[in-house]
Amino acid sequence: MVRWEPGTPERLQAAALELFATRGYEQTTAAEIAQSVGLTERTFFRHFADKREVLFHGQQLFVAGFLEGARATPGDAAPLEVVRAALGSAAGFFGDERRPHSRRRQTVIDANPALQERELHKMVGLADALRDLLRERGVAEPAATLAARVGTLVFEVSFATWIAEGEERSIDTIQAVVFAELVALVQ
Amino acid sequence: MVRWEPGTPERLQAAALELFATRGYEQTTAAEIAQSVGLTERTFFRHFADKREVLFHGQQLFVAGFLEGARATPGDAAPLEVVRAALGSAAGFFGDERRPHSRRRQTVIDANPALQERELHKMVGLADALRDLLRERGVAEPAATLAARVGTLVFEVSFATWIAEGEERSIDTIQAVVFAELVALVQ
DNA sequence: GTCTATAGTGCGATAGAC
DNA sequence: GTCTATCGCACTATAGAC
Repeated sequence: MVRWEPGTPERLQAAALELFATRGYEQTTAAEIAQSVGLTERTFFRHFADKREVLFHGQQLFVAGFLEGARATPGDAAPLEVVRAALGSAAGFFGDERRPHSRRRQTVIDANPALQERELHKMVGLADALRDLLRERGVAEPAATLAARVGTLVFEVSFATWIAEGEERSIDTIQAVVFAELVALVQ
Repeated sequence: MVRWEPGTPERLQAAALELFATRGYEQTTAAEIAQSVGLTERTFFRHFADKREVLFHGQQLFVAGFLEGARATPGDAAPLEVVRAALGSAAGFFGDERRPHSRRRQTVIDANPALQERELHKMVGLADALRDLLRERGVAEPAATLAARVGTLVFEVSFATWIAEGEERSIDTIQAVVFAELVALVQ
Protein backbone atom coordinates (compact mmCIF):
# COMPACT_ATOMS: atom_id res chain seq x y z
CA MET A 1 0.00 0.00 0.00
CA VAL A 2 1.47 3.30 -1.10
CA ARG A 3 1.14 6.32 1.08
CA TRP A 4 0.53 8.69 -1.82
CA GLU A 5 -1.22 7.98 -5.07
CA PRO A 6 0.73 9.20 -8.08
CA GLY A 7 -0.53 11.89 -10.44
CA THR A 8 -1.88 14.22 -7.81
CA PRO A 9 -2.22 17.25 -10.14
CA GLU A 10 -4.08 15.16 -12.71
CA ARG A 11 -6.49 13.79 -10.13
CA LEU A 12 -7.13 17.26 -8.78
CA GLN A 13 -7.74 18.53 -12.31
CA ALA A 14 -10.23 15.80 -13.14
CA ALA A 15 -12.08 16.36 -9.87
CA ALA A 16 -12.11 20.13 -10.40
CA LEU A 17 -13.50 19.85 -13.93
CA GLU A 18 -16.23 17.53 -12.70
CA LEU A 19 -17.21 19.84 -9.84
CA PHE A 20 -16.98 23.03 -11.91
CA ALA A 21 -19.17 21.45 -14.60
CA THR A 22 -21.87 20.39 -12.18
CA ARG A 23 -21.81 23.00 -9.42
CA GLY A 24 -20.15 25.92 -11.18
CA TYR A 25 -16.68 27.42 -10.74
CA GLU A 26 -17.50 29.96 -8.03
CA GLN A 27 -19.73 27.56 -6.16
CA THR A 28 -16.84 25.13 -5.82
CA THR A 29 -14.14 25.77 -3.21
CA ALA A 30 -10.55 24.64 -3.45
CA ALA A 31 -11.11 22.69 -0.24
CA GLU A 32 -13.96 20.74 -1.84
CA ILE A 33 -11.84 19.81 -4.84
CA ALA A 34 -9.06 18.62 -2.57
CA GLN A 35 -11.43 16.68 -0.30
CA SER A 36 -12.99 14.91 -3.26
CA VAL A 37 -9.65 13.22 -3.92
CA GLY A 38 -8.74 12.78 -0.27
CA LEU A 39 -6.40 15.75 0.12
CA THR A 40 -6.46 19.03 1.98
CA GLU A 41 -6.87 22.57 0.70
CA ARG A 42 -3.25 23.29 1.59
CA THR A 43 -2.08 20.54 -0.73
CA PHE A 44 -4.20 21.91 -3.56
CA PHE A 45 -2.35 25.21 -3.32
CA ARG A 46 0.96 23.45 -3.19
CA HIS A 47 0.28 22.13 -6.69
CA PHE A 48 -1.49 25.13 -8.17
CA ALA A 49 -0.61 28.77 -7.69
CA ASP A 50 -4.29 29.61 -7.66
CA LYS A 51 -7.69 28.01 -8.12
CA ARG A 52 -7.87 28.75 -11.87
CA GLU A 53 -4.60 27.03 -12.64
CA VAL A 54 -6.09 23.62 -11.95
CA LEU A 55 -7.83 23.78 -15.34
CA PHE A 56 -4.66 24.65 -17.24
CA HIS A 57 -2.35 21.96 -15.98
CA GLY A 58 -1.21 19.77 -18.84
CA GLN A 59 -1.21 22.48 -21.47
CA GLN A 60 2.58 22.31 -21.62
CA LEU A 61 2.27 19.48 -24.12
CA PHE A 62 0.26 21.67 -26.46
CA VAL A 63 2.61 24.62 -25.98
CA ALA A 64 5.66 22.45 -26.52
CA GLY A 65 4.17 20.98 -29.68
CA PHE A 66 3.27 24.39 -31.03
CA LEU A 67 6.80 25.73 -30.52
CA GLU A 68 8.44 22.52 -31.68
CA GLY A 69 6.59 22.77 -34.96
CA ALA A 70 7.86 26.31 -35.37
CA ARG A 71 11.42 25.33 -34.56
CA ALA A 72 11.36 22.47 -37.04
CA THR A 73 11.10 24.86 -40.00
CA PRO A 74 14.21 25.97 -41.94
CA GLY A 75 15.96 28.95 -40.37
CA ASP A 76 15.20 31.13 -43.35
CA ALA A 77 11.50 30.27 -43.61
CA ALA A 78 9.14 33.23 -43.92
CA PRO A 79 7.46 34.22 -40.62
CA LEU A 80 4.07 33.07 -41.80
CA GLU A 81 5.50 29.69 -42.79
CA VAL A 82 6.86 29.26 -39.30
CA VAL A 83 3.42 30.10 -37.95
CA ARG A 84 1.78 27.62 -40.29
CA ALA A 85 4.13 24.90 -39.08
CA ALA A 86 3.38 25.70 -35.46
CA LEU A 87 -0.33 25.39 -36.16
CA GLY A 88 0.10 22.10 -37.97
CA SER A 89 2.07 20.69 -35.10
CA ALA A 90 -0.40 21.92 -32.49
CA ALA A 91 -3.20 20.24 -34.40
CA GLY A 92 -1.56 16.91 -33.63
CA PHE A 93 -2.46 17.50 -30.01
CA PHE A 94 -6.16 17.87 -30.73
CA GLY A 95 -7.15 14.57 -32.23
CA ASP A 96 -10.85 13.81 -32.55
CA GLU A 97 -10.79 11.55 -29.49
CA ARG A 98 -10.00 14.67 -27.48
CA ARG A 99 -12.97 16.68 -28.74
CA PRO A 100 -15.52 15.65 -26.08
CA HIS A 101 -13.15 16.53 -23.26
CA SER A 102 -12.22 19.85 -24.89
CA ARG A 103 -15.90 20.69 -25.25
CA ARG A 104 -16.61 19.96 -21.61
CA ARG A 105 -13.64 21.97 -20.43
CA GLN A 106 -14.43 24.92 -22.67
CA THR A 107 -18.03 25.01 -21.48
CA VAL A 108 -16.72 25.55 -17.96
CA ILE A 109 -14.28 28.26 -19.06
CA ASP A 110 -16.87 30.05 -21.18
CA ALA A 111 -19.16 30.25 -18.18
CA ASN A 112 -16.64 32.16 -16.06
CA PRO A 113 -14.86 35.45 -16.83
CA ALA A 114 -12.02 34.73 -14.42
CA LEU A 115 -11.21 31.55 -16.32
CA GLN A 116 -11.48 33.35 -19.66
CA GLU A 117 -8.94 35.89 -18.47
CA ARG A 118 -6.52 33.17 -17.54
CA GLU A 119 -7.01 31.42 -20.88
CA LEU A 120 -6.33 34.60 -22.84
CA HIS A 121 -3.22 35.24 -20.79
CA LYS A 122 -1.91 31.75 -21.51
CA MET A 123 -2.52 32.25 -25.22
CA VAL A 124 -0.63 35.55 -25.25
CA GLY A 125 2.16 33.86 -23.32
CA LEU A 126 2.37 31.31 -26.12
CA ALA A 127 2.40 34.09 -28.72
CA ASP A 128 5.22 35.77 -26.79
CA ALA A 129 7.28 32.59 -26.92
CA LEU A 130 6.71 32.27 -30.66
CA ARG A 131 7.58 35.95 -31.08
CA ASP A 132 10.89 35.40 -29.28
CA LEU A 133 11.65 32.46 -31.54
CA LEU A 134 11.00 34.60 -34.61
CA ARG A 135 13.17 37.38 -33.23
CA GLU A 136 16.04 34.97 -32.71
CA ARG A 137 15.73 34.14 -36.38
CA GLY A 138 16.20 37.77 -37.27
CA VAL A 139 12.57 38.81 -37.79
CA ALA A 140 12.25 42.46 -36.83
CA GLU A 141 9.46 44.17 -34.91
CA PRO A 142 6.63 44.67 -35.29
CA ALA A 143 6.58 41.76 -37.77
CA ALA A 144 7.62 39.17 -35.16
CA THR A 145 4.84 40.12 -32.74
CA LEU A 146 2.26 40.40 -35.51
CA ALA A 147 3.11 37.02 -37.00
CA ALA A 148 3.09 35.31 -33.61
CA ARG A 149 -0.22 36.83 -32.57
CA VAL A 150 -1.77 36.01 -35.93
CA GLY A 151 -0.74 32.42 -35.28
CA THR A 152 -2.50 32.20 -31.92
CA LEU A 153 -5.48 34.05 -33.39
CA VAL A 154 -5.91 31.46 -36.12
CA PHE A 155 -5.56 28.75 -33.51
CA GLU A 156 -8.13 30.33 -31.17
CA VAL A 157 -10.71 30.77 -33.91
CA SER A 158 -10.08 27.29 -35.27
CA PHE A 159 -10.29 25.69 -31.86
CA ALA A 160 -13.58 27.44 -31.10
CA THR A 161 -14.96 26.17 -34.41
CA TRP A 162 -13.64 22.67 -33.80
CA ILE A 163 -15.55 22.30 -30.54
CA ALA A 164 -18.73 23.93 -31.80
CA GLU A 165 -21.84 21.76 -31.58
CA GLY A 166 -22.24 19.50 -34.59
CA GLU A 167 -18.78 20.29 -35.99
CA GLU A 168 -17.06 17.18 -37.28
CA ARG A 169 -14.14 18.42 -39.38
CA SER A 170 -10.64 17.90 -37.99
CA ILE A 171 -8.90 20.92 -36.50
CA ASP A 172 -6.34 20.63 -39.31
CA THR A 173 -9.01 21.17 -41.92
CA ILE A 174 -10.55 24.03 -40.01
CA GLN A 175 -7.20 25.75 -39.54
CA ALA A 176 -6.58 25.68 -43.27
CA VAL A 177 -9.95 27.33 -43.90
CA VAL A 178 -9.44 29.97 -41.22
CA PHE A 179 -5.94 30.74 -42.43
CA ALA A 180 -7.20 31.15 -45.98
CA GLU A 181 -9.97 33.45 -44.77
CA LEU A 182 -7.43 35.61 -42.99
CA VAL A 183 -5.24 35.87 -46.07
CA ALA A 184 -8.27 36.77 -48.19
CA LEU A 185 -9.31 39.38 -45.66
CA VAL A 186 -6.00 41.20 -45.60
CA GLN A 187 -5.72 42.32 -49.19
CA MET B 1 -19.72 72.83 1.55
CA VAL B 2 -20.57 69.64 -0.31
CA ARG B 3 -21.29 66.39 1.41
CA TRP B 4 -18.82 64.54 -0.79
CA GLU B 5 -16.35 65.58 -3.46
CA PRO B 6 -17.42 64.78 -7.02
CA GLY B 7 -15.59 62.33 -9.22
CA THR B 8 -15.10 59.65 -6.60
CA PRO B 9 -14.09 56.92 -9.10
CA GLU B 10 -11.58 59.29 -10.69
CA ARG B 11 -10.02 60.21 -7.36
CA LEU B 12 -9.82 56.55 -6.37
CA GLN B 13 -8.21 55.75 -9.70
CA ALA B 14 -5.60 58.47 -9.37
CA ALA B 15 -4.80 57.40 -5.81
CA ALA B 16 -4.59 53.75 -6.84
CA LEU B 17 -2.22 54.47 -9.73
CA GLU B 18 0.02 56.49 -7.43
CA LEU B 19 0.12 53.78 -4.77
CA PHE B 20 0.54 50.91 -7.25
CA ALA B 21 3.40 52.77 -8.93
CA THR B 22 5.28 53.39 -5.70
CA ARG B 23 4.41 50.42 -3.47
CA GLY B 24 3.38 47.83 -6.04
CA TYR B 25 -0.06 46.41 -6.85
CA GLU B 26 -0.09 43.50 -4.43
CA GLN B 27 1.47 45.52 -1.63
CA THR B 28 -1.41 48.00 -1.83
CA THR B 29 -4.74 47.09 -0.26
CA ALA B 30 -8.10 48.39 -1.41
CA ALA B 31 -8.55 49.84 2.09
CA GLU B 32 -5.36 51.90 1.72
CA ILE B 33 -6.47 53.32 -1.61
CA ALA B 34 -9.83 54.27 -0.13
CA GLN B 35 -8.28 55.79 2.99
CA SER B 36 -5.88 57.90 0.95
CA VAL B 37 -8.86 59.80 -0.45
CA GLY B 38 -10.84 59.76 2.79
CA LEU B 39 -13.17 56.88 1.98
CA THR B 40 -13.71 53.39 3.33
CA GLU B 41 -12.90 50.04 1.76
CA ARG B 42 -16.64 49.42 1.39
CA THR B 43 -16.97 52.52 -0.78
CA PHE B 44 -14.11 51.35 -2.97
CA PHE B 45 -15.94 48.09 -3.73
CA ARG B 46 -19.16 49.99 -4.31
CA HIS B 47 -17.51 51.74 -7.25
CA PHE B 48 -15.38 48.88 -8.58
CA ALA B 49 -16.36 45.24 -8.89
CA ASP B 50 -12.83 44.25 -7.90
CA LYS B 51 -9.45 45.76 -7.11
CA ARG B 52 -8.17 45.56 -10.69
CA GLU B 53 -11.07 47.48 -12.13
CA VAL B 54 -9.87 50.71 -10.55
CA LEU B 55 -7.22 50.96 -13.28
CA PHE B 56 -9.70 50.47 -16.12
CA HIS B 57 -12.31 53.04 -15.22
CA GLY B 58 -12.59 55.62 -17.97
CA GLN B 59 -11.81 53.27 -20.83
CA GLN B 60 -15.41 53.55 -22.03
CA LEU B 61 -14.44 56.70 -23.92
CA PHE B 62 -11.81 54.82 -25.85
CA VAL B 63 -14.13 51.89 -26.50
CA ALA B 64 -16.95 54.18 -27.59
CA GLY B 65 -14.62 56.05 -29.95
CA PHE B 66 -13.31 52.82 -31.43
CA LEU B 67 -16.79 51.51 -32.16
CA GLU B 68 -18.09 54.91 -33.27
CA GLY B 69 -15.37 55.09 -35.90
CA ALA B 70 -16.38 51.67 -37.14
CA ARG B 71 -20.06 52.59 -37.27
CA ALA B 72 -19.32 55.78 -39.21
CA THR B 73 -18.17 53.84 -42.27
CA PRO B 74 -20.54 53.10 -45.17
CA GLY B 75 -22.62 49.98 -44.64
CA ASP B 76 -20.97 48.23 -47.55
CA ALA B 77 -17.39 49.01 -46.56
CA ALA B 78 -14.98 46.08 -46.59
CA PRO B 79 -14.31 44.58 -43.13
CA LEU B 80 -10.74 45.83 -43.07
CA GLU B 81 -11.90 49.33 -43.96
CA VAL B 82 -14.24 49.28 -40.99
CA VAL B 83 -11.32 48.19 -38.83
CA ARG B 84 -9.12 50.94 -40.21
CA ALA B 85 -11.77 53.51 -39.37
CA ALA B 86 -12.09 52.18 -35.83
CA LEU B 87 -8.34 52.50 -35.35
CA GLY B 88 -8.28 56.03 -36.72
CA SER B 89 -11.04 57.06 -34.40
CA ALA B 90 -9.42 55.42 -31.38
CA ALA B 91 -6.22 57.28 -32.14
CA GLY B 92 -8.03 60.53 -31.40
CA PHE B 93 -8.23 59.39 -27.81
CA PHE B 94 -4.47 59.03 -27.44
CA GLY B 95 -3.12 62.49 -28.09
CA ASP B 96 0.49 63.19 -27.22
CA GLU B 97 -0.48 64.98 -24.02
CA ARG B 98 -1.79 61.64 -22.80
CA ARG B 99 1.44 59.76 -23.43
CA PRO B 100 3.13 60.32 -20.02
CA HIS B 101 0.06 59.11 -18.18
CA SER B 102 -0.31 56.09 -20.45
CA ARG B 103 3.33 55.21 -19.86
CA ARG B 104 2.94 55.38 -16.10
CA ARG B 105 -0.22 53.30 -16.14
CA GLN B 106 1.24 50.67 -18.45
CA THR B 107 4.33 50.31 -16.29
CA VAL B 108 2.05 49.31 -13.41
CA ILE B 109 0.08 46.86 -15.56
CA ASP B 110 3.21 45.31 -17.06
CA ALA B 111 4.51 44.64 -13.55
CA ASN B 112 1.51 42.52 -12.57
CA PRO B 113 0.08 39.42 -14.28
CA ALA B 114 -3.35 39.88 -12.72
CA LEU B 115 -3.62 43.32 -14.31
CA GLN B 116 -2.36 42.02 -17.65
CA GLU B 117 -5.09 39.40 -17.63
CA ARG B 118 -7.73 42.03 -17.07
CA GLU B 119 -6.30 44.22 -19.84
CA LEU B 120 -6.32 41.35 -22.33
CA HIS B 121 -9.88 40.50 -21.40
CA LYS B 122 -10.99 44.09 -21.97
CA MET B 123 -9.31 44.11 -25.37
CA VAL B 124 -11.03 40.90 -26.42
CA GLY B 125 -14.30 42.35 -25.16
CA LEU B 126 -13.74 45.27 -27.50
CA ALA B 127 -12.96 42.90 -30.37
CA ASP B 128 -16.18 41.01 -29.61
CA ALA B 129 -18.19 44.24 -29.87
CA LEU B 130 -16.56 45.06 -33.20
CA ARG B 131 -17.18 41.50 -34.38
CA ASP B 132 -20.88 41.87 -33.56
CA LEU B 133 -21.01 45.11 -35.51
CA LEU B 134 -19.45 43.41 -38.53
CA ARG B 135 -21.87 40.51 -38.26
CA GLU B 136 -24.82 42.90 -38.25
CA ARG B 137 -23.47 44.22 -41.52
CA GLY B 138 -23.57 40.77 -43.00
CA VAL B 139 -19.94 39.75 -42.59
CA ALA B 140 -19.83 35.98 -42.10
CA GLU B 141 -17.71 33.94 -39.72
CA PRO B 142 -14.84 33.45 -39.34
CA ALA B 143 -14.14 36.69 -41.24
CA ALA B 144 -15.95 38.89 -38.72
CA THR B 145 -13.99 37.56 -35.76
CA LEU B 146 -10.71 37.61 -37.65
CA ALA B 147 -11.16 41.20 -38.83
CA ALA B 148 -12.16 42.40 -35.37
CA ARG B 149 -9.26 40.66 -33.64
CA VAL B 150 -6.82 41.93 -36.25
CA GLY B 151 -8.06 45.41 -35.41
CA THR B 152 -7.36 45.13 -31.71
CA LEU B 153 -4.06 43.42 -32.48
CA VAL B 154 -2.89 46.37 -34.58
CA PHE B 155 -4.05 48.68 -31.82
CA GLU B 156 -2.24 46.74 -29.09
CA VAL B 157 1.03 46.61 -30.99
CA SER B 158 0.77 50.27 -31.95
CA PHE B 159 -0.05 51.37 -28.43
CA ALA B 160 2.91 49.44 -27.02
CA THR B 161 5.17 51.12 -29.57
CA TRP B 162 3.67 54.54 -28.87
CA ILE B 163 4.54 54.40 -25.17
CA ALA B 164 7.98 52.87 -25.69
CA GLU B 165 10.84 54.90 -24.27
CA GLY B 166 12.07 57.55 -26.66
CA GLU B 167 9.18 57.06 -29.11
CA GLU B 168 7.85 60.38 -30.38
CA ARG B 169 5.69 59.54 -33.39
CA SER B 170 1.93 59.94 -33.02
CA ILE B 171 -0.13 56.78 -32.54
CA ASP B 172 -1.77 57.54 -35.92
CA THR B 173 1.55 57.32 -37.68
CA ILE B 174 2.54 54.16 -35.82
CA GLN B 175 -0.77 52.48 -36.60
CA ALA B 176 -0.28 53.11 -40.30
CA VAL B 177 3.16 51.50 -40.15
CA VAL B 178 1.94 48.49 -38.15
CA PHE B 179 -1.04 47.99 -40.43
CA ALA B 180 1.21 48.08 -43.48
CA GLU B 181 3.55 45.57 -41.85
CA LEU B 182 0.64 43.23 -41.23
CA VAL B 183 -0.54 43.46 -44.82
CA ALA B 184 3.00 42.84 -46.06
CA LEU B 185 3.32 39.86 -43.72
CA VAL B 186 0.19 38.13 -44.94
CA GLN B 187 1.05 37.52 -48.58
C1' DG C 1 -21.80 49.68 7.79
C1' DT C 2 -21.04 44.92 9.67
C1' DC C 3 -20.26 40.21 9.19
C1' DT C 4 -18.61 36.21 6.95
C1' DA C 5 -16.73 32.93 3.47
C1' DT C 6 -13.07 32.03 0.46
C1' DA C 7 -8.50 32.61 -1.61
C1' DG C 8 -4.04 32.36 -0.84
C1' DT C 9 0.55 32.52 2.15
C1' DG C 10 4.06 31.30 5.71
C1' DC C 11 5.93 28.15 8.69
C1' DG C 12 6.47 24.13 11.31
C1' DA C 13 5.39 19.16 12.07
C1' DT C 14 4.89 14.52 10.27
C1' DA C 15 5.95 10.47 7.96
C1' DG C 16 7.09 7.56 4.25
C1' DA C 17 10.85 6.83 0.40
C1' DC C 18 15.61 6.56 -0.53
C1' DG D 1 20.49 10.45 7.88
C1' DT D 2 18.10 13.41 3.55
C1' DC D 3 14.31 14.40 0.55
C1' DT D 4 9.67 15.30 -0.42
C1' DA D 5 4.57 15.14 -0.19
C1' DT D 6 1.34 16.08 2.90
C1' DC D 7 -1.02 18.16 6.87
C1' DG D 8 -2.29 21.69 10.44
C1' DC D 9 -2.66 26.07 11.95
C1' DA D 10 -2.59 30.95 11.96
C1' DC D 11 -3.11 34.82 9.32
C1' DT D 12 -4.39 38.63 5.76
C1' DA D 13 -7.06 40.54 1.90
C1' DT D 14 -10.71 40.18 -1.24
C1' DA D 15 -15.26 40.30 -2.07
C1' DG D 16 -20.05 39.41 -1.37
C1' DA D 17 -24.13 38.89 1.71
C1' DC D 18 -26.97 40.86 4.97
